[in-house]
Amino acid sequence: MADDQPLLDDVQLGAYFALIEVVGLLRHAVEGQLREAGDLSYVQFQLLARLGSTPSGSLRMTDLADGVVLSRSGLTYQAGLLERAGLVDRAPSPDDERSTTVTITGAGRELVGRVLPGHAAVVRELLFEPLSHDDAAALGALLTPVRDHMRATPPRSAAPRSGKALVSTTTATFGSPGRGTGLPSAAFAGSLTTTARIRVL
Amino acid sequence: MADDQPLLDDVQLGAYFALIEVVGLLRHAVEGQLREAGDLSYVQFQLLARLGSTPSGSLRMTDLADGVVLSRSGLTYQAGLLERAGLVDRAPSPDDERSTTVTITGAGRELVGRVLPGHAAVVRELLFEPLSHDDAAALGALLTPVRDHMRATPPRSAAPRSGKALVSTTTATFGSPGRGTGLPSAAFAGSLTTTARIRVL
DNA sequence: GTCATGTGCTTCGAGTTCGAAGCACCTTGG
DNA sequence: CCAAGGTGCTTCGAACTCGAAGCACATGAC
Repeated sequence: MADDQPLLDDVQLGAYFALIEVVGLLRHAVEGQLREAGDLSYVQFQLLARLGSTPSGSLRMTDLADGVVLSRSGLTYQAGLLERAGLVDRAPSPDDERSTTVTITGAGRELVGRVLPGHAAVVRELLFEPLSHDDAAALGALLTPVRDHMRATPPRSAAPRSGKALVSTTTATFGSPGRGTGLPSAAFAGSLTTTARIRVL
Repeated sequence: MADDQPLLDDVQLGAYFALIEVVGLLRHAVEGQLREAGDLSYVQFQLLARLGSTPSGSLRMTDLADGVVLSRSGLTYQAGLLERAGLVDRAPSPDDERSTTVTITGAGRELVGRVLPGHAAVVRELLFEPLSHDDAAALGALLTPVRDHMRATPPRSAAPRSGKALVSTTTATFGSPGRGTGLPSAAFAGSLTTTARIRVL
């Protein structure tokens, strides 16, 4: 398998870097807003939002952890904080005694509702300001299959502790031009090309 | 102010969530690979890659920190580790005595080169598997302006040295018993939504 | 010049994350 | 039934992050 062919070309590299960078900046900004508005960390907000968006308002610890991409122990820690703050309840699952079910409380819902507008405002200002509505749709259409692919393939690190596949539907695929243009990602690749290192790509 | 039509519609919300989720999963997966291939954390890899992609192979501490979206103190810590590992050098800047210039070493470049193929492979498998080449181009075209917009708006360290600005409105965080997550109370979601936020940004 | 203020980095303490190890509970096979 | 292994969660120690405070140099007004 002599695949000397670049594993990632310039276009892909540019998209990848932009992706990481955008989320880093966005997350940082949002974090500040959440802290200000409700004294919540980003993870905590994610947890509450995720719980609030389920019909029952509750999830198993493991599913919640996987949902927000957080380690089990990390979730144990955060769930403890949220519980102490009265934003969630924890109770053993009825059908499986070793399982814990986390449920968002009224106070939790209220807090999310109070914080959400500001949160949305920041996201809109930073993420969607430069994007048309069609662009936003295109972005979602591109990333949704990616997410499903990631969720389906490797269950979060091939840990000895098994894994389960989770396939959420939503196959909205399609490649949208959104906003044509030749794409400036060459800029990344260009600068990355400095030394002889590019060859490995 | 009662205004508020939804600040984010379903399409935007979906794109936003997918974005966050994809990066979370991707980052987690990549982290495992980097650790295994070169005993590097994701941040460390980012730092080395960024240094390696500049013509001189060096950057000021602050610029490097901003580049990878990391706090100054966080960079100080990481730079210390990388220096001890012989992957970068630190030296006072010639023109500004209080500034420190970080430079990637030969060993650093070598390590990046050794780790990069595997890194690229993971990214390709997880991120680009479900995307056509045109999709990748479209993704980059969508996100690049967003990144530029984010970089242009708040220069990351917008926090005034002597805590001012920001909405004066209390910020009192209300007694947080325990610590963080204390009884939230934020009462300004509304005001933050509109005018106040401008200050923050 | 020199004082006030701004900027670049580091130190410090507190909070958060992870993975490994451990405990408790289910599930099978016999 | 019972033993062996799988699964769900928590505890533990180590590593990493952040913001505030502090030090050193730089810059501008007077």
